[in-house]
Amino acid sequence: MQFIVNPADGLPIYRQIMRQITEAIAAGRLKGGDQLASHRDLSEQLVIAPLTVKKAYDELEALGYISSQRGRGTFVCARQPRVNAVDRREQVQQAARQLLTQAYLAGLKIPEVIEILKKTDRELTQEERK
Amino acid sequence: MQFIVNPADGLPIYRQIMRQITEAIAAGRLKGGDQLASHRDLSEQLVIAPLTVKKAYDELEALGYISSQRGRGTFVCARQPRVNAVDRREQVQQAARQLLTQAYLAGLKIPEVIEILKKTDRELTQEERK
Amino acid sequence: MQFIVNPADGLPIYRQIMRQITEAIAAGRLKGGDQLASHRDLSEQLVIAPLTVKKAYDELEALGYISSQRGRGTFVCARQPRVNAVDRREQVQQAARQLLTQAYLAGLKIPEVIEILKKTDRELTQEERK
Amino acid sequence: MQFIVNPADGLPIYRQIMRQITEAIAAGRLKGGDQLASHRDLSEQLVIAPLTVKKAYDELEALGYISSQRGRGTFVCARQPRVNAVDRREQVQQAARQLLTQAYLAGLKIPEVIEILKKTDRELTQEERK
DNA sequence: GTGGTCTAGACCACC
DNA sequence: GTGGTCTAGACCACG
Repeated sequence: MQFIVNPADGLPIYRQIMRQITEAIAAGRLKGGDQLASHRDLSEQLVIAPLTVKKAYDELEALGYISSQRGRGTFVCARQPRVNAVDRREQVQQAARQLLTQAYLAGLKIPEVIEILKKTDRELTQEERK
Repeated sequence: MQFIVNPADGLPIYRQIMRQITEAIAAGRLKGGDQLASHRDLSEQLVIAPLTVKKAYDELEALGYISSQRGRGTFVCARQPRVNAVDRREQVQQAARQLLTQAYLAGLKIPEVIEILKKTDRELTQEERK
Repeated sequence: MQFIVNPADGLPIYRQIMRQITEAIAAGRLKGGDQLASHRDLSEQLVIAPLTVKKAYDELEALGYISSQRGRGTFVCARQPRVNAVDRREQVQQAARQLLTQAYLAGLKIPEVIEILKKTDRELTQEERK
Repeated sequence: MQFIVNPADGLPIYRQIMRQITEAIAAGRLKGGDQLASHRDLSEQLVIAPLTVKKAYDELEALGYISSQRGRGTFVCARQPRVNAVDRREQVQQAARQLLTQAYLAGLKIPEVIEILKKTDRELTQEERK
């Protein structure tokens, strides 16, 4: 799997990595049981400190998305974390609000936003898999 | 206008305030010329340090959303700032990606996401104005 | 609150700290809203690296026991984490099994174990509070 | 005797095996002279590397719980190791502290904890022997 | 090889 | 002052 990080992005590097992994899981490009690159390898690829990648992995593990096994590697969990359904819904709502705010500021109307959403969906789910 | 801040939210408090003001402007609940509460009043209302509100106002002023007028108060600008169209588009895209990620993880399909989006739009634009 | 760490204990230092904090919360010596020492101060007290204390705090935060607030400090959460009741029960069971195993190996009988338990309970809850 | 290992448990696999064997000895389900499965058989049964089982057996042998006899197999020792009484007591104390912490966090009071302890004791000592 | 822990610094953002 | 992030090493434990 390919990662891209941008140290000047505002969002901390470890969160950029977390985001890309959760997006890949959500879109089905990463499936339960898939092995991730070791945090050392990935840190070399991205030219950042190993601990930075490790922190991303650690947080994802605490959230239940992935599982590290000493001496073996790090893997995507088969069962995605059971989050309170209400919390989930709340997060979706908030993401919807943010999208709408950005869209309003860009002068877009609802039909255009829906078009962008569909197009983005196609991109996310059709990206080639490793 | 009502504000809600949550010190444990991860997002800095001053950014929570900025977000709520820009959301309100984007949704049309705040219009050019509307007066904002003074940063002292707002800080008392939210039980936070006055400097925190001031920082939010300062940043919004630097971005061109609002304007402070010595001795009179702080007002929403009539002409909202022109942001680079490409940047705007990029932010919309990113918000769309985040919404889709949250939606996938909640097990929602595109049609359901669109429903939520429409409903949220109605909520955002119909909220009563202060 | 006083902490003691032993680098040669086998248990990682950051887990020793986590254990002492959760014990204190469980026993009521730390209550919701109480402020913890800054990770820098505590690291000086214990003569260890600040990151080590920070890791303990980070994990406790991920578990929902404490909450860090930038610029203000770190505080015990008012509402303890809602863990699945079944998981809770399972953890208690496992702790009970471990205690019994240790007790068997020490040649103790159930009545003696219960005595130790009661005595330990008194120690945990009666330790003077800071 | 049945073993269960969980690679994602945090506790290293070889320690999980060690724990189950010492628990069985402590509870009387394994007695001096009983033969253990060969490390090869056990590794096949648990679908783990033979070296992992071997390490568990090696450590138990070093501690004096079991004894490997070239060409014959591995057996539980008749006389269990004499561990420093103070260390033993210390371990019992620590296990008691952990149990109480988990119990407090689960909202249990001492009488309930004692009930669970008694029930667990019956389960541990009454498990059928292979 | 893998992950797990720890150090001793640094700089930034926030209140 | 507080917490948040990052670096560039080190050594250990595990499979």
